[in-house]
Amino acid sequence: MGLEEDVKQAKFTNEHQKAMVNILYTSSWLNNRNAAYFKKFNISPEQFNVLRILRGSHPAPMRLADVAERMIEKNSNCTRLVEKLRQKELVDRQLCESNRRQVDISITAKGLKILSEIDKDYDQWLSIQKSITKTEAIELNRILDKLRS
Amino acid sequence: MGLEEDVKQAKFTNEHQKAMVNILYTSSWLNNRNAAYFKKFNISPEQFNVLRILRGSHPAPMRLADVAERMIEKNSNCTRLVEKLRQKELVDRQLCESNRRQVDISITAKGLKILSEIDKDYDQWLSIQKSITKTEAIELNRILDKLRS
DNA sequence: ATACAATGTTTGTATAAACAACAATAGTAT
DNA sequence: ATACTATTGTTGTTTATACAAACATTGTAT
Repeated sequence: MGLEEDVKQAKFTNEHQKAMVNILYTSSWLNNRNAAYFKKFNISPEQFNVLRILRGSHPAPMRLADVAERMIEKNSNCTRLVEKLRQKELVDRQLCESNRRQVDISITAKGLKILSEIDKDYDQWLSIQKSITKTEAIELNRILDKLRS
Repeated sequence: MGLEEDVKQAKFTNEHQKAMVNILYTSSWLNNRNAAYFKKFNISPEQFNVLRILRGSHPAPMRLADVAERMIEKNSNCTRLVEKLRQKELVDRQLCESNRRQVDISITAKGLKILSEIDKDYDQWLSIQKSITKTEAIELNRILDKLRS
């Protein structure tokens, strides 16, 4: 009775329709929770995601286009998002000498520090950890991957 | 290998983390597809959702607050979204006589017509229908509901 | 009646997303 | 060299979202 209650709907016409609404609704729910959590660090969920992406490459910098490719929200504006992070001194922008079209982005020590602070309690905080089993997480990933294929 | 490819990431630290990113990513993917589909009708995905909500109540009108309660994006501004629909003459706004604080919203004939046009090929269009089985849809719904509980 | 709290909706403002057009550099073919 | 095309990022503009404050109306307690 979960989703029906959350969107106050008695019934869905079929399970596929319900699944679509369920994904969209759960995503919005998750995003709102994440936004509330990250607020004390003064970053947005996608900014957190970009910082993690850059940490994955650290100490090597990444091109802006490569960052964009790994983002969750493919249509969001990577230039401006990275600029926000730069203003907070969480990332560094460097014009590339060998190819002057490209801009190299890397995470700063300050950026790494924020991530490690978040790491400390983020996993525990994330309700998803407690609410579903590992087996269910695996099954969820399998179905979502299949859905998009 | 689905999500790892989509966000160009080699591995996730654990299945729960991956599941979270997977939900967010799949939702964004779905939303972009829906937005592209609804574009020819000049409405957004959440506007479509609100029209369906109002059709569910039709011919009885709904209070603005009741519409907001059923929306997927709980934080979005219902007043302004409904106003957009009113400008397109897809819904009707009526000040309630018995309780002059409240505004009654109902779907118009034009709104119903658009929905029926969408109905015609939306189900067929929705990739989710073809890509996962009914059993998988049911399992997906179960896990997502559990996740939020 | 009067004041106070609750309900239902709107509005202001700051921030972000969507989409397209633009600009600069690099690579390639003639 | 010149023109053409592809690559890589930026900027402008419109629209949507997030959050809080405001507003009008109704209900309730004294």
